[in-house]
Amino acid sequence: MSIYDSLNEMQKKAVFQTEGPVLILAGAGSGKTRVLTHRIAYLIEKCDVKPWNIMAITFTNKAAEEMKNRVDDLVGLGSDSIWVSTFHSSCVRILRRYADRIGYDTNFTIYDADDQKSIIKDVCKKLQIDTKMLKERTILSAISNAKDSLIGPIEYETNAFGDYNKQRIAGVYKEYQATLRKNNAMDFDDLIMLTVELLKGDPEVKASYHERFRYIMVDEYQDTNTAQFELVKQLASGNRNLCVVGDDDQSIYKFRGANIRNILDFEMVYPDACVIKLEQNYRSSQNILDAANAVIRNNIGRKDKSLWTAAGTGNRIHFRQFDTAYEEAEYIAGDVSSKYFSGKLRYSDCAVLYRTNAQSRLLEEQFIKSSIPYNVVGGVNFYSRKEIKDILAYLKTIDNGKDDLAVKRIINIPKRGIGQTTINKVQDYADENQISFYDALCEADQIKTLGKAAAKLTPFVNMIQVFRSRLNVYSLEDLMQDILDTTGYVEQLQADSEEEAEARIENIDELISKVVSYEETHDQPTLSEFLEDVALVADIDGVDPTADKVLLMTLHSAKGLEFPHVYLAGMEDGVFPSYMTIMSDDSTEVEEERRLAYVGITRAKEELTISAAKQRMIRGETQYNSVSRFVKEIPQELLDNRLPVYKRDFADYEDDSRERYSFKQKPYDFSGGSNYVNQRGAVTKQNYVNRDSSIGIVRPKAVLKPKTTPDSVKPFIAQTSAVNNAASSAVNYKVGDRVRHSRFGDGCVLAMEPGPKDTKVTVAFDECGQKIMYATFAKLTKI
DNA sequence: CGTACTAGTCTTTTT
DNA sequence: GACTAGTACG
Repeated sequence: MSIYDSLNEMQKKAVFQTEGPVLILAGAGSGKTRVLTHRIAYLIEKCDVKPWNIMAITFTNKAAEEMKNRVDDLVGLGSDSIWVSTFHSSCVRILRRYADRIGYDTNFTIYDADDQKSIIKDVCKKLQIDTKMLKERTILSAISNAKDSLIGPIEYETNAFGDYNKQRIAGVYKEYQATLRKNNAMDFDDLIMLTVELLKGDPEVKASYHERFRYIMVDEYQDTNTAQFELVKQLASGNRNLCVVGDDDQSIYKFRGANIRNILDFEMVYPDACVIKLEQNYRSSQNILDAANAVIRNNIGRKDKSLWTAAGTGNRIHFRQFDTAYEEAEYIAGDVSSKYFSGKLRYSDCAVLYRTNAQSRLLEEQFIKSSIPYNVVGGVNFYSRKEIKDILAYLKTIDNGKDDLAVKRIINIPKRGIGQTTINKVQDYADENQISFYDALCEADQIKTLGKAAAKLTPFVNMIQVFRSRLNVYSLEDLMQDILDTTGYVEQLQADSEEEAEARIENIDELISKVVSYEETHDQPTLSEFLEDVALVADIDGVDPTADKVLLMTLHSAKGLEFPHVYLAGMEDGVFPSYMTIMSDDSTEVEEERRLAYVGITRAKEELTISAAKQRMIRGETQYNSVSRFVKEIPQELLDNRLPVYKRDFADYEDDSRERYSFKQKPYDFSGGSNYVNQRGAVTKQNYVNRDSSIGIVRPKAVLKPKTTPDSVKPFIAQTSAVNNAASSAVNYKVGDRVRHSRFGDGCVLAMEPGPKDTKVTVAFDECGQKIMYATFAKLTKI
């Protein structure tokens, strides 16, 4: 009995095919991590490959960590020396060693999105580019795309010939890159691009890595971009033992430069590649797989495959459409709660997935109300919080004096009376003398223009120097504590705002415990490495898998995970797929979202609940959406086909409501476009009945509020009455008029119905069909 | 130099 | 609706 006996035939083939290029097309839940870990074990145990000659690349630290642990379980100790890490950390590791060969110091700083934005802003100012005409965001994404495709500033400029906007972006790109180099900093994209540059330009370095990495494996290969592909190609060009694992149906990072052709064309780049398909699914019930297969079948340009399972049919997929997003959230929380208290699940069995981070808010509110423990993955990143960035900027300043951005961030935090004019004068001096901002600070007394402001700078410089000199003497934890004590940062926080301070101090404590845990887990902890760890964490990395909590996250974050109970919330056209996608003339964008839907569906092992709302507030604007086209692509017999639920009491769908309601009315409304029709007849907000006690589950009063208390209705009332007040604003159009909407474009007013809250306006838009909207929110103008 | 208020933008997804 | 950047004033 060996560890390989438990594998199926195709999996075995993938594990035993160790030599040469291998492409494993692994459908969702087909055990690809199992294959990769067993393959590593096989290489070490049976092929006498040294652990340090193996490299495995993943996208997130969490995936890397999981792979390490599972290899550990298989082969025991010795797996430590296998190089398992993410694309970005692999590159940092290489660059920390050799960056001096491409003109950087090896203690370079890594810039995050905020840092990038400030640099772009400065550069635009310098080049006198009007950011109203050419958005920073646009420039940044153009630069990022260029880097993902390995196009440097010079080449970009060449390509921009004849295109005015591109030429201006080329100018910014050039200056941006020069600034980063001056600051001894790299952005995320640089990490990959510059590593490729290093490998291509330095045969010695390349040869040393060929010697080291004899077997290379890449996970989630469908999400690699051109730069990552080139990186892998460079690393593998010595031994050609390259094994990539991926699923073209799960390629969901096109916006980040992922090139689906990397996986589709693998066999062209490596004609001798061995291709293995894994189609047996070990995760989900047949119903769930059937739904996933049916949805993804609508995409063209994919490698044909179909998942199957030996497991049973399972329950039907639950589908609910609600009047409002509020009720949707209420239902999900209620469903989780009732199943929890009837012992059907643990909280950690559940995940709620949605398209955009903003959707988490309503869900959170309901989870809090129902006292359900939950964790939100993503959203506002821990490391992008003000207080955390401040402390990190101190650390960066101490670590890399060339990082002007970090120095400028903290020079007046806490307040030292150093303002913009002083900073500008120092910067001018630095520019004149071709030195860094920090070095200019050190020579403050030389800067004539400063006058008595110079006296304020000296204590700051001295403080940083003291921190630096102590760096070798005490731990990072001591350093961080020292920074807090010396600067009086916490006191300043409290002085600024009493209420906010508490949460911010908690975050700082959290950061301190992260330093402590970093120092505990590393033999030779360094400040640079800590900052790098911090810079390269993904949202999903911070999730504690042992906590019994419901996880709330975007569909993107959910890739690679699985849960017994999955809720797909906000399944509406306009939300998922998003308006941007629907409006786009590029049909591949809808295909990308369809793949995202496929990812979402296939996360579920046992129960899948799909929900939608007719009415939803997005960016302070109420939208009316029909059920997502992706739901319509699921064969209806796979759905439980129940009525949309309008009652606030979840007892209604806990007991056998099918008897009373089933199939007497249309189960849900699939009429496209404007589907906001009040179908429920007599059932209105006023006659919700409290039948709370009718469910036979234990529900402690303190934990669960009755769903029918005026309390739970309040937010809705408050919201609508606010509308009421504003509703009196006159509109200058009438039925038959042509009107213009900021997003939907032009259309013709079909009907206007004065409602109790606000006037409902029905408009037939030329581009996007009929919509019914409230006049106050729609902001329609007559044309 | 620091603060308080206002106007504008944003949101699709992230290492 | 929420957050941010920019501006006016003390």
